[in-house]
Amino acid sequence: MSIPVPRNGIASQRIADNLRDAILRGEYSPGTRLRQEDIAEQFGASRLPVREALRILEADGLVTLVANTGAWISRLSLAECEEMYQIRERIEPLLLRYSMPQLTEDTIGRLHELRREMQAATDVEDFMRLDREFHLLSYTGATTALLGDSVLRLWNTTQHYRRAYTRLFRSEGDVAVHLEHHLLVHAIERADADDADRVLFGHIRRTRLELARHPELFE
Amino acid sequence: MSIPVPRNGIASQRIADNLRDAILRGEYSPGTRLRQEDIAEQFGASRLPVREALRILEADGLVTLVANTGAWISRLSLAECEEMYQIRERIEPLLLRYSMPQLTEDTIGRLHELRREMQAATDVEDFMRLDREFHLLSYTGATTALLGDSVLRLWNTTQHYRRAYTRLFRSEGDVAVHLEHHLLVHAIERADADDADRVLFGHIRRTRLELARHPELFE
DNA sequence: TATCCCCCGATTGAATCCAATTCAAGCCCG
DNA sequence: CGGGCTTGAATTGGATTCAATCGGGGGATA
Repeated sequence: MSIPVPRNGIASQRIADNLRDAILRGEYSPGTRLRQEDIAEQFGASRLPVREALRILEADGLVTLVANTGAWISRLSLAECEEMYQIRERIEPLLLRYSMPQLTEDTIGRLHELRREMQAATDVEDFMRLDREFHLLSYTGATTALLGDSVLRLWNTTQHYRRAYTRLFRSEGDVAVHLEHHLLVHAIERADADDADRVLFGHIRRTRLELARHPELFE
Repeated sequence: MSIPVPRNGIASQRIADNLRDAILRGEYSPGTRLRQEDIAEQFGASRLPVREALRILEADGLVTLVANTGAWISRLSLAECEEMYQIRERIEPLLLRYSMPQLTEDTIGRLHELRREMQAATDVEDFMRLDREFHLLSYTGATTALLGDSVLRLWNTTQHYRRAYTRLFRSEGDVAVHLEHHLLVHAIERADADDADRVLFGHIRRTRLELARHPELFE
């Protein structure tokens, strides 16, 4: 708008961060076109930093750019989403192995708390936020920056479809999720890496298989 | 320079592609600073497309950008490189599983041929090129674009250290590589996915462990 | 003599202006 | 009346120019 937006920090980074949050909150759905000029006006900047911001988001896998044509919110096919989940199945247990030895009792207590809050959550957005915090918190012990980034990227690119899945299953009364979370925290508490690995793998795999049963989420 | 460079296609993409090739060929070593103006002059363009090219390469993990400061060729610590290899261990066998059923007899024949050429190769750069072609060819049956991109990215970011490793081991007469390649092609030939999975995992894992024995490659 | 601070040059970030490309609507022709 | 071509508006890509930021060197002081 024309309100003088505070110009703190690098404009391109600021625009990218704001757009990323908006996309993850679900304010844009996959396939939505992003026009440079609109975004520029929205943030009170020129199109130049917007172009860099779109590049940043493309790197995150959230936006798809086509030369001389434009930018769209990335859309996954069911097959692509299954790929993402299969990668998650294989590398998130690895990340958890790095993280587990460094987790404090406080953190594990917080995991239990998040788990309980999730069971009580009625709103889809609340559940999404708690679920994300739960899993990412379980990874905070790891100092493996690159692996952590890879996992975060996978979470972000599949966020929209996870939301659709959640909407579907919370209405059906999905209990498996909570049981798996419970088992996961217990395995972490016992410092049983092999069991945690197995539970987490199964947790992601089951979600993938459930998603595959609902191709209509991908049109 | 001032020679009229053919201006085909999008400049930023063209610059990114050329720079990527140069980095992968080893013409820049990790930690080298990249000044926007130098690159712009080199390609006969302004700094604007150069900045977009740097963003593209940052997304590839080949370049590291710091706001208001500059761009450098990405450098990995030993720990980070081990992370990359552990991710490779877990997802490349997955990609191979997708690929194997679609590989033709011709392709498998070419794999044998590459394997033999590698054994005969004396030059490090020749070996690098053949090794890359060998493994990437074994993945060409897969239609999983996202998984394929992830693997390619991992190959590219570790290329420099694989070169250093190769230089070291070819002088020591490394036979394990060739034996593993042989076993891998045979497993593919027999369409034995489990065995191929195991051999490929071991192949990458062994390389990781050898690399870890040479921290001096990372300064 | 060592240390801290300030200033200046070098380099990156952003804005404006202009060129190139794409997509689609409308026209012409068969 | 339908299909292909042309033209034009909308949008993106690139060049030039100006502003902001960072790091290093020199000088003054304790």
